Amino acid sequence: MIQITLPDNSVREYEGPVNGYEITKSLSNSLAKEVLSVSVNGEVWDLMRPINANSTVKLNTWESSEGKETFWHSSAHLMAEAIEFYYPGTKFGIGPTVDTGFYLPEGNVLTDKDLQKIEQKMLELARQKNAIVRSEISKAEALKMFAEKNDQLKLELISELEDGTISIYNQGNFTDLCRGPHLPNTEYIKAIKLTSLAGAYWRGNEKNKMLTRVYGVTFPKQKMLEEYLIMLEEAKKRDHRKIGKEMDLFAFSESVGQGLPLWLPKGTQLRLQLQDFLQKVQKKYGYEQVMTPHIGDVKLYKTSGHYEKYGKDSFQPISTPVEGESYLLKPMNCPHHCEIYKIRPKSYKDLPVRMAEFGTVYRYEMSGELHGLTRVRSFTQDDAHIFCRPDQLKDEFKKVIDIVFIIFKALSFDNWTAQISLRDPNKPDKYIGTLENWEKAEQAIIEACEEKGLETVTELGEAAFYGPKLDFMIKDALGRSWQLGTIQVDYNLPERFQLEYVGSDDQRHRPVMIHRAPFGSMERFVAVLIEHTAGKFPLWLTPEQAVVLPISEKYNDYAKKVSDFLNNSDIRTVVDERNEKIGRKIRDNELKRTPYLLIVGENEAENDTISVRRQGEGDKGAMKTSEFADFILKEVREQLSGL
RNA sequence: GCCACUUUAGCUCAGUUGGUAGAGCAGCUCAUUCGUAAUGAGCAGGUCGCGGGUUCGAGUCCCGCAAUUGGCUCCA
Repeated sequence: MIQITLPDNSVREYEGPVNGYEITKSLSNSLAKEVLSVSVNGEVWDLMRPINANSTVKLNTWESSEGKETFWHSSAHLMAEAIEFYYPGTKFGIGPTVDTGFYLPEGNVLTDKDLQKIEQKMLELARQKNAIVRSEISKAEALKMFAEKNDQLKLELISELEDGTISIYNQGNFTDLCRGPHLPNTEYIKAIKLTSLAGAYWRGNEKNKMLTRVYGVTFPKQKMLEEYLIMLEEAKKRDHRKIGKEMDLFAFSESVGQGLPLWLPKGTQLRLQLQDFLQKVQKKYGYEQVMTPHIGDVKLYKTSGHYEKYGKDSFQPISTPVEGESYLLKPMNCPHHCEIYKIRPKSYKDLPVRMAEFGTVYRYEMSGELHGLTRVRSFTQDDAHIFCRPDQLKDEFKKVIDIVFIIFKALSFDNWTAQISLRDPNKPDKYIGTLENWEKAEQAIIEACEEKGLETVTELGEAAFYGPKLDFMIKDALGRSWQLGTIQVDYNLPERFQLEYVGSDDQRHRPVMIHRAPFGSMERFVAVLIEHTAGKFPLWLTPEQAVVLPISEKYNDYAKKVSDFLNNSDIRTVVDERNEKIGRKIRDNELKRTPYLLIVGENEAENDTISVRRQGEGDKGAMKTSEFADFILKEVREQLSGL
């Protein structure tokens, strides 16, 4: 007996052996069109593959990740077939899913114009309804087959496989090595959009040759493609680079340099507001603010170990008129903070010391890596270092997690994920510090997260070179994940800087250090905030909270009076003094995303009132200026209440 | 850094097979002084990313460089 779980989670039984296609066909014709593959005892199989009795079977449709993967995998083969039609002899790498992707070898470089051509060919091939047929051959046969094609990429893959049978798939004139699973035939693929071309290192290794990768998406229905394209358009509208330009928040200048952001007045206002907010939270949690220079003696970074990583092949050290003297633009704030710690001897009663700084750091990122505000060469970390006794570590770590959540709550970030990044045990030379300390640090993070009930994923090999960390990620408008907040445990720097405190036993002990930046960096945080809110920031953050719109120039004086009053009440207000009709002023200021539009004319000037309009919501009626001020201050207070 | 695309007025973009540049918006001036999403008219604005080359002639073709964008690798 075969037990079958339908897409709606109902369960049926079926006599075997039989294949997935026959099962769905017998259930209903409409279902037969929707099921793309089957999961047999947890393994995804082709529909046509015979299933033995005593199996549990799940039917995979487009709605399931297994079904989608099958669909896109076959799409990748279809694309390969189309590419081979135009470029015979093309060697294909692997076609990972998520979106469909393919590699081409060097020398066979495609251009955007090819994409349309290939897309058309794919549709044509799909309509031929070619069956996608699995067959199994021995490893020796497979090696022979791809040696004949002189396909080094595939030979490399095959030689790494275990002996035994190897599956290959054929559709139309195209045959390729593949584990599967695949759709029964190409007809399922109804809508195709090849989106972009990119270079990609073979097997993701920089040392290997660069192949061409084609990105695209396919769908079982034309309408789904249309919806997808609309979604992409919408996402583009939220892009922080576009909104940053529109709202005059930040800019770049070729003359200043790549990856060096210029914060415009409104962007600066926004950033200062965020900094002020975090400072207040940190004060409550016992942090003290410090300030340190943007450069430091190279020796400092040799002590810390940062010179090896950041000094040598990034921004070159700055030389001075004095022979042998050189300074480094600081890539991190920690060494400076360690030196502050050392200024005066510490007692166990002094700990924890929590030292915070909005510290601007410089890192020479590779040019191709730069991206808007999310990846730049000069950025300001909302940095702090906590120096504590080992027995305080876990507690301090948990308090930092609390701060991260205060921030996420204040900005209603609810789509975060948390990742514990540990060292890669197989690459000990990538990290500095003793194994014992690494283990202690990793344990502290894991336990703190457990005790906080935090849902996390754990990644090996993602740790910083000096210690393990807990990272918080947020997705941007286009679904790309960015790392924001980070909390790192470090036994290593205290060792290198020989940090000490005197314990109650009158002995010298080594403190533990926590590096933490809940925003990550001001640049990246603002970028993600822009995409998260589409530029409609919470009122407390908005650079211009209200704009006064005089009906005509006759009321500019009164408008000024209103704006002065509001500014004196700590409400950031400007006046739109242009000689334009009121409809025009409303439109322009709505588009600028100003939260409150205050219209003043004859009525308002006489009664000392303003006519209030909330962005996106329309007319809210008239009120006294002082009433409005109270109303706004209350709204801001509420947004920040409980924080 | 590597692969591919792109780069024309402050912004968004046109510019045919090579014959020395256009629009809308923004800006400025004038008129208008207006009641809840675009008042009208006029003016000005460009080393066509930068540097070479081919040509009688290059925004357009070729080469180099730079920056942007999408990826790879790397990372806050």
